[in-house]
This record gives sequence, C-alpha cells and structure tokens, in this order.
Amino acid sequence: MEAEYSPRAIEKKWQQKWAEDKLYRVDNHSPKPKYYSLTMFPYTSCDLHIGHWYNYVPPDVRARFKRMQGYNVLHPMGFDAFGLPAENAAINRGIHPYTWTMKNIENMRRQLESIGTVYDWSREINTCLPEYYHWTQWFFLKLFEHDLAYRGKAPVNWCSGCQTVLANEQVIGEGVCERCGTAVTQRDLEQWFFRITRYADELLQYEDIDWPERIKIMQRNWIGKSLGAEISFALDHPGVEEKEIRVFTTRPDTAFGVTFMVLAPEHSLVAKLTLPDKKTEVEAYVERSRRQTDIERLSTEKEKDGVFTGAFVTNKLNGEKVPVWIADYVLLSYGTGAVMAVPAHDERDFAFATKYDIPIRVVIASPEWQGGELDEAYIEPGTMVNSGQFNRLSSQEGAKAVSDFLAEKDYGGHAVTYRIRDWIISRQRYWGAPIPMIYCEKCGIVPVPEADLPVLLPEDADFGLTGESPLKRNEDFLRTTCPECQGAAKRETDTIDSFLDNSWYYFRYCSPHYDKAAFDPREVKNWMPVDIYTGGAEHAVGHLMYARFFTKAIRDMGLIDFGEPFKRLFNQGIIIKDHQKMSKSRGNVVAPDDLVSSLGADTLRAYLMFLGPWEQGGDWSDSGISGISRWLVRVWKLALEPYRVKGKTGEQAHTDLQRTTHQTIRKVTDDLEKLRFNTMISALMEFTNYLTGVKETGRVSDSAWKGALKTLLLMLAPTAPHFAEELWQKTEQEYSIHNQDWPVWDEEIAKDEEITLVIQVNGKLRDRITVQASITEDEALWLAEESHKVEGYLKGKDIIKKVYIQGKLVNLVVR
RNA sequence: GCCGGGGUGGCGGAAUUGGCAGACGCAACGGACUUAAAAUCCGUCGGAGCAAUCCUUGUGGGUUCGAGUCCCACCCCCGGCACCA
Repeated sequence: MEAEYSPRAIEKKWQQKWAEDKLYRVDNHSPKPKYYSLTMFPYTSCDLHIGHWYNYVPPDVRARFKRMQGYNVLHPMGFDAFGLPAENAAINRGIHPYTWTMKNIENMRRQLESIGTVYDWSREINTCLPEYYHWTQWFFLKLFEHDLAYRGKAPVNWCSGCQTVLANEQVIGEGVCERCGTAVTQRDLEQWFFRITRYADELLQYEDIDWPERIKIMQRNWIGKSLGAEISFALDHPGVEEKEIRVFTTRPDTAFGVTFMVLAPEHSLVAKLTLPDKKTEVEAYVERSRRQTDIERLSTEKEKDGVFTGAFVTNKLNGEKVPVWIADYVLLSYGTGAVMAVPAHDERDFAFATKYDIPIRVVIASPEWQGGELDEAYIEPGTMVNSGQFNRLSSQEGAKAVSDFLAEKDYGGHAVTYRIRDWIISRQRYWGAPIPMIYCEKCGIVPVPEADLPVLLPEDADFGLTGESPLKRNEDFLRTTCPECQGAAKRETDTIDSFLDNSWYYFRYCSPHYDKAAFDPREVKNWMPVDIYTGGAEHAVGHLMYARFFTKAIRDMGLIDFGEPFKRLFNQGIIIKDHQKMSKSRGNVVAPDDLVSSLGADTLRAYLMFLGPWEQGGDWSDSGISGISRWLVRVWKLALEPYRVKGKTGEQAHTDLQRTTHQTIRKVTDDLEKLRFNTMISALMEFTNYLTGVKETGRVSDSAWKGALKTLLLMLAPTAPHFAEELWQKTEQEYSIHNQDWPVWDEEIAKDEEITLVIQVNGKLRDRITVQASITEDEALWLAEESHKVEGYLKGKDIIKKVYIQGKLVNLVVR
C-alpha cells in the first residue's frame, strides 16, 4: 500500500526542489511566443488574507496552463510599497515605515511561496527602493520636460485625517478619503499636477482593447465629456476690467430663457462685482461654502440657496439684462465656473428661481404645452419658442443653429467640457519618492538633473502630522544648491503620489534590474503590452486610468510605440463569508496560513477556483472545502493503487475511454482559456468519477489506463502543482510535470457515437431514446412516432407539425 | 435618481445558438464496515401525489413548436456614480 496523501510533506519538498532547479526562471530570449500575464501587485500590508489568494491563485493556474501550452510566460510579482497606509501604520506602531514595509514584504513573499505560485522571484520589484524610485523620479522629470507636469494653485481636496492633498480619484463616495474615510474639504494650495486632461479624448477610445464594459463605462463617466456651447454675456460694471462672463452650457437651445446667472462662490469676479450694500452678505456666503465639506456642499437633499451680488450682465442674444447671483451648487472646477440659469428647463435653476422669485420663461415647448406656467422644469427636448429667429426649430437643430450664430458673432460657439481634472500628485507626507524639483530664488523652478537621480528619501524624519511634508523639517534634505546657478536653493519637499509608482511597474518587470534606464527598450518590445491583466474593479478610475495615461504620455515621448498597456482586463469578484465581506471587525476572516498547514496549498487552490465563477466571487464555506480534499484523496488512490485488467478488454470500453478523455481535455482547455475555473474543476471531478468506474470494471488495457491517468495528472498540474508533481514522480514519469506539454484533443475522437434523442409532444418531454449520432431526420421522426410512451399523447389527434433538431430532439405538435 | 451586475433545490453553483432544468460539490437521510465513533464505500435527495401524472428557474404578461435563456412591465439584492450646467 502506497503512502497516504500528506500535503505538508510534499509541498515543502517540491517548492524547494523547484527553487533549486530554477524551474520558473523566465527566459527573455526564448523562441516560444510570449505571454505576459499580470496580476495587480499587492499593497504591502501586514498579512495576506484569503481574498488576496483569490486574486492570485486563478491567474497562477492560468499562467501555468499557458506555460504548458508552449508559451514563454512572464507572470511576475512585486510590491507596491510606498504610500500613506504604511506611514500611518508605522506611526501607530512607533517604527520606521521602511522597517515595517520590509518586514511585511518578507511575510507576504513567504505566503505567496507557500501557495505554490509560479513567480520568478528574481524579477521581484519593490517601489520603495531607490533602484525603483530612481525611475519614478525620472518619469516625473520627463513629464515635466514634455509639459505634462506643472505646478499650479487650485482648490484641492484636503484630508484632515491624513493631513495631505488627495487626487480626485482618491475621494470616494460622498466626498470622503478612500484611505481613512475622513470628509474631504477644499483648500487653495500650490501643487504639482499631471496634465491627464490633455488625453481625455484619447482615453475615451477603447477600440483596441478587450476590457469589461463596466470598467469602460465607469471611465467614460469619470472623464465626463459634454458637448455644448460657450456663451459670452456682456459685463459693464463700474471699476471692472473684464467685459464679459463666459458660461458653458449643454443646452444652447435654451439660451433665450436665461433669467439670471450664477457664479461659483470662489469665482474670481465675485469680489469685483459685488455692490457695497451686498458685500457683507456675499462674503459671509463665500466664507461658509469654503468651510463646508464636499459632503455638506454637494448633498442633493440640501435646498439650493445663494446670494445676489447686485451686478447684472447682458444676454447678447436678446439684449436682456439678468442679475448675477452666487450659489454653491455651481462648481468652480467645472466648465467656466459660471452658469446661465434657465429655470424653465433645468431643475436646479427652477428650484432656485422659485425660491428667490426670479422670472421663469418658457423657451422650449413640449408637445403638450399650451402657453401656461410650468409646475416643474421641462428638461426634455422640444420646439423653440420665445427665441427670436430660432423659433420653431427643434432643440437639436436649435442647439446647432444657436452655437453657429454665437460663433459667427464672436459671442462664443461650440465647446466641449470634461469632468475629469488634472491629476494632483503632490503628497505632504514622508513615505513616497521625493519630487525631484528644486526652487531657486534666482532661477525659479529647476528640475534635478537626471545624473543626480535618485533624490534619496532621507532615513531620519519626524513623522508628526502637521499638514506639511516631514521633509520640510529636515534641513539636510531641504537645503541644496541650484543646479543652474550653484546658489543656495531649496528642494521640493512633497512626495509623489504612489499611484505614479504603480502606473509603470509593469514596464519594470520586463527588465527589473536594468540600471541604465527605467526599462530596457528591447525587453519592453519583447513583452509588452500585457496580454491579460487581472485585479479588482475598485481600480477602474484610479490606477487603470492613470496607467493608460502614463502609457500614452511616454508613447508621445517616443519611448514606446503603443498606447494601451493592457490588451485584456479581467476583474475578479470578491470572496465573502456568511454573506458578508470578510473583515477583522466582523471576526470572519479566513486565515490562509492555517489552512495551508492543515489541508495543503493544493486543496486550497482548487477550492478557491471551485466555489464560484471567478468574476462573481463567492461564499467561503468551511465544509465545502472538504469536497476538494476528498476528491484529491480519491485521485491519489486512483493513481497509486494498482490497476488490474478484469476479464477481456473490450474495443467499446477503449473507445469510450478515449472519447471521454478527449472530451474532458476539450472542456478543461476551453474553460481555462475563458477563465471559467469552477467548471474546469467540475469537469476534472467528473473525469475522476468516470475513471473510478473504468478501474472497477477493468476492461481497458493497462497502457490505455496509464494514458488516461497521465492526461488527468497533466490537467491537474496547473491547479494542484505539488500534488500533480508527486503523483507524476510516483507513476515514474519524467521530471518535471510542469515542463510537459498540455494535452491536446482530437475532435474526431471526442465526437459522440450515440446521442440521447429527446421526444417532445407539444413541447413537453415525453420520451428519450438512445440513437446513433448519425441518425437521419426521417429515422428520428419515425422512431419518435413509434415510441411507446408517446403513443398515448398522439391518440385521436392530428400531427400538424414535426420539428426536428439535428442530434437533439423531435417535437411533435398535435391538435 | 442614473449606470452596471445579479435573483435557479436546504446551501455554493451547472446549463454553446432558445432544445433533457438542477452537472459538480456541500449538507441531510438510509445502508454497509466497526464493540462504538470518525474515515471510507453504496444508495436517496426540487415540491405535491400510493401512482399515472402535475407543478417548478424573483413576480406578472408576451413571442415561439419549444423560454432559466428573447421582448415588455414590475419587485428585491450587490457594486459604482450622483447638483457636472
């Protein structure tokens, strides 16, 4: 009797052997076709939980499958190591972020190794090491050189919890910090920006990539392209230089219905326009909106309010004077920060006008409109009325006609506006790559020369949260000399948003230790773009959009010749427990280390893939995993307990075995291609059950049996790498199973000889008969009508129609 | 409110193009083995009914010879966005 299946013993053994043999070393110069399989690298936190495994195991299985299929597979792993959480955790524990991060990485690497992943660890990257962030800084300089990085003052998102500025993409839900949940407020600050808006239009193009519809929609919404018109309103105000205020509208067809204008409270003209007797009220309103958090300010429940400035502008289209108000429902950051208010055709304007008793004039007639007053805003398209020469045009025609007219008269014209804002990358925190810029009194903003990179992050820092970078308090760091005039100068002390680190890591994997540049262009040409990228959907408008922007930006610098980094994107679901998200506070976290030591990595790998469709996630069940354990033990016995031919071997048993084997190869291969891991496991289980029956009856030759068993082990290898390797060795096959070819199927052999013909009467199942797959329509119909079970349903009725579906069914329609 | 995804046995989930609903597994129940239990093996397992048979994929309609699958209306759950002029 062979040894029992003991995962603990075999897993360690093989992991060591594979590492010694450098089995997973990726060769850059292989003649095989390349396949770049990328999984979003983890943020360095304390521990990997079962959710991480759910992210890493299925791609690992697929990468192993692709290797066996003959591809040269790059399936690397690394760590996203800079950023606020590490710094916060380090502060809380009173240790240095570096120490904390490196300790975590060590643990995470150990955990990732323990699950039997195929990563080539010689390619590991770590974003917080100088050999990496040297090039993050270099890219910053390149973006600056190409006018894609600039310093500017703008109202920015401020998180008082993290004491730093956040990018728009890091503000989530109703305006809270994605890291700490604190309500975000606005501050006017000088910051570094990346000009992602320059790529807004190109980012809307998805023709060349295979991405989930959902992610594309989220990005489209985030970019928020709106077509409309910009319209100039004449301003003639004592003591004010500006002679116009421009607004953006998506409804130029309503321009004759403007009865007031609203400026954002922060608009630069507010102070200049406000009449002396309105000053107190206006200033109080501006002050109040400045202090509100975005949650308060943007709450849709809040009643719209505002203040009249006392000023008027003239609508150039009809010569009417309309009052200028300020209100916080108008955002400075969108359009021109000013809107023309058309209360008859906009809900917000309607509410506002009703509240302050401002006239409401209908300029778009609905088909039902009789000329009376409106009870609510009519926002649908209609026919233009009260609009001078544009009357009787439809909204659509009118919008174009009005815009054309505006352009002709130089009153404005067609315009496009985006919701997306430039990417703020300054962080007033320690744990990040220093922004490689120098401020010189004489020369102004001077980039650090490339030769001086990296600008090292000093080890000693005082992490107290003050709202300013801790680097500012480090004199050795702060004081420097100007690269241009050699005079005394100061360094930029803010650090780079870690989203830049992870916007280019997949380029680094191609040549992870290259020290002459961020990447070796030949290796990038060899490996990029990524063939499949897998990870969580939460990165839809953050990381995934930044990475696309980054790739397009460096393409335009001539560094690469493609604009999309990830050909195919796939988002896995999340794994839950007892219908709830796993979290420490709920106490329902499944700890993988314990499961590995009790059940084994292979069992856990197979179970994670079995519990549900990968894109949907699934419900973790402690008892469910025992089904996988039992299955693997059954396979173990099937392979190791001797096979005995019983009686005469039969031709039929042999063809059956061949057919089932080839059908299983087809199913498993297809499921792996389509990332349908749960049904792949089912198919392997069915095949196991089938082989158990074959073994019991013993009607196939010893060699046929061995062949089928070998195929089963090969198909198991990606899922259960240690288990399959052990059985491969025990059945005296050549090491290593992971270097074998993936089995292929023959469509002819996989073909069914016999089929079950379904007989229906009026669409209801009445009989099934087993027939040759080659049956003709006439034979099938004849058999159906002759069926004993069907007889009763046909008695006394006329068959008015006979439906025959090749190889499937007969439906007799009777009356 | 808008945009995605989803709703199938006690549970997780299967079901190419509209063609045998419930694969595979868990749990449960019955049996074998055992002094006993665990493990293992064999069997049953959507509901009603003694049975023939009938009912059954969130609800209600529709198209079709035939609907889990397509169309219309609605309900519920999950995720995202939400004053964007």
